[in-house]
Amino acid sequence: MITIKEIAKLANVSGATVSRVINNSGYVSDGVRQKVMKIVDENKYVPSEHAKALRTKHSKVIGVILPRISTETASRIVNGINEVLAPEGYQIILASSDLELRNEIKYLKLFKSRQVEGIILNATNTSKELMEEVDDLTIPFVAIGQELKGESYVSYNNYEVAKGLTNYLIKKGHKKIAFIGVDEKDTAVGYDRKKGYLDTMKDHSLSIDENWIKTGSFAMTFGEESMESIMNNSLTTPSAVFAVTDRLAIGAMKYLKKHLYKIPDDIAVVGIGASELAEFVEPGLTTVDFNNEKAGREAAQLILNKIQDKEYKNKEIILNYRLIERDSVR
Amino acid sequence: MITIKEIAKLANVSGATVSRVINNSGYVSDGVRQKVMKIVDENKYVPSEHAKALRTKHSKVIGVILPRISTETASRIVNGINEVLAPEGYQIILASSDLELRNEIKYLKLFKSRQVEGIILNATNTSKELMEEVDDLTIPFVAIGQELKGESYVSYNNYEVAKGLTNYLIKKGHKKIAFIGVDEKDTAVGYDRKKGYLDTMKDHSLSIDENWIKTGSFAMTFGEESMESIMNNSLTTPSAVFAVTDRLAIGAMKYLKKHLYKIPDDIAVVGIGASELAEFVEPGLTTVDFNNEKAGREAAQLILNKIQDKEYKNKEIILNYRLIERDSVR
DNA sequence: AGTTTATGTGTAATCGATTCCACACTAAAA
DNA sequence: TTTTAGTGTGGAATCGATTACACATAAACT
Repeated sequence: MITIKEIAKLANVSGATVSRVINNSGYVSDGVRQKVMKIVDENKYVPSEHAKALRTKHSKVIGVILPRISTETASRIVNGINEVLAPEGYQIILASSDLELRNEIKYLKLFKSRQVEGIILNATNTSKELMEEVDDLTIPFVAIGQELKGESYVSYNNYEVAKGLTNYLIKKGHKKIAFIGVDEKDTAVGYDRKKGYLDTMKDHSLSIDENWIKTGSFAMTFGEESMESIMNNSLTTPSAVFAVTDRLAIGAMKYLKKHLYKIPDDIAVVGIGASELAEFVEPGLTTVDFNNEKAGREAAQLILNKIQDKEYKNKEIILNYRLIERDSVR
Repeated sequence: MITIKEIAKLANVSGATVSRVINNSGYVSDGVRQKVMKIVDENKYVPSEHAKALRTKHSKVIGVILPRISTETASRIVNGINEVLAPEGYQIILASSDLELRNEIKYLKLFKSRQVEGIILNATNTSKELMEEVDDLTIPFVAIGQELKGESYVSYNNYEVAKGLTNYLIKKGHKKIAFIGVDEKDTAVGYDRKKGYLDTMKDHSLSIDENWIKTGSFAMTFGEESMESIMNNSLTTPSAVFAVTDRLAIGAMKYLKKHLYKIPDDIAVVGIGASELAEFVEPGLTTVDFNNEKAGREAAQLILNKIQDKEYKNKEIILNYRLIERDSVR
């Protein structure tokens, strides 16, 4: 790897001058500039980002922590982030927390040591440990997907969406609505969505069979198992199921179809997320679109603002949503 | 950001000693070790990776260049890469080439300047410009998805798969087989798969209507448009379509279903890639699984080998494939 | 006893850039 | 003619770690 010093020697100038040439800063005569450029090109010199970052504190890197790498939501978010960061010359360094709190914290620390200029966390919880770690971060930080009070975040109106979707089912004539959710430690997806469902049922004085409510993992198979359990163990079988994600909903549909229930006639299904699968599964799944790309873009923009303006105050962005009506509800 | 020097001062020792403590290297007495650790913890000191990398040349970062971030293939590959890299303490820095050669080259250079320890390129072509750039890279390099001769790569047996799939259709009684492909600059997906189809048709002395062959983009809409054009402009309508990716195949199915053709009775469809969509679309799409995760894992392992052993010779890995028979062919 | 050997710690050089400062020169303004 | 301002360049400090080397002390051998 050729260094600035060697380039300087080859061009018979000082390192300072070479630096001025490649950064287009300060005064450099045209002759010298040309000569240096030539040598830079000939030797395919590229300055060391580490040396640069050490000196300037600008690494042009943003750390992104995801719960899992290989999910539709994650890749949409990263895509959105990249869309605004790439044109600004920033790069993304990835980490996957595998849904473990201690990994979220571990990578927060690691990113700090890498001197990333900003951190975007696709959070899965709002635990105290996490908040503490985030609070004494001096690097610009933005969370996606959870409302981390006191920090900047981009999230969705999970409670309202759940209410809306439940209301939608009720308006369609359903009274017996089952629920497939996830662990409530995930405040946004687990707790808020469940509360939206519960509150709405209560608002309409609709009773809930205790076997109608399942909470577990994000796996499609969990949707399937839950549906099975609901159909087999409930005192009265529900006429609709509200699943907290599309995958869960599709898992439920899988079970229902296998056992020859007619969707939406025997039982209606709704999900959340507007995954591509939801569009192609049969019948098409009624769901709500959260626009994950936009969440990524907004988060990236927030980070950028914070980097450029150290005084930039925390901002909370709640993205709106869009109901996509298809054929899994009638 | 607290530095090693400040920790040293607080602990009344030299920076060298602090370094020894945090790296567990050299001799340090127990008392001093304890004292330093305490101060490190209290001040939440994390060493600067830039300073470290500048000195040691080890950044513990691998650069990954993808054609697009938000595709199922890409995220599976990244996932595979991460699976083997993360336990080794490596992180992934991402770049998206947006299918543009000049971006592939741009990021190759950028990664060089970032002193990443290795580069994995999910290539979209085998052009001379790219090869040249790759050839004079001194950093460990592995390509995924294209056979970059002279370099290490992990790829799929595209030609054989295309032959196999075409043969499969023929064996099922099809003689009139249309083809939806992509630009042949993409050697692996564009050229090789098309050649496999063409050669097999020839082997069986089956003639091809010139309107049966379409090549264009990877977009699902292109599959749809192609199918439309095939059905409307061919002299004799085909009884089967071989699409070079699942998305293209599903696009074709979309058109067919909209126009009430029966799949597989009126027309059979096959794709490649084993996307999740292919499983849930109706009828289920017959396709072949390339195991992208494994490709990612293998590539990461190759990079690791190259990093650990500078003499490690280039290796070419061709992953095998698995036919998944579903209901889009009878 | 004298001599190794193991243990413990500090000094200073180093990695490869950026940038402040000093200095030199030229040209225009006073 | 002297000032002043604008150009152009180099020297050297600096960023924050690691590590070779020197040196000191204590323990273990002859």
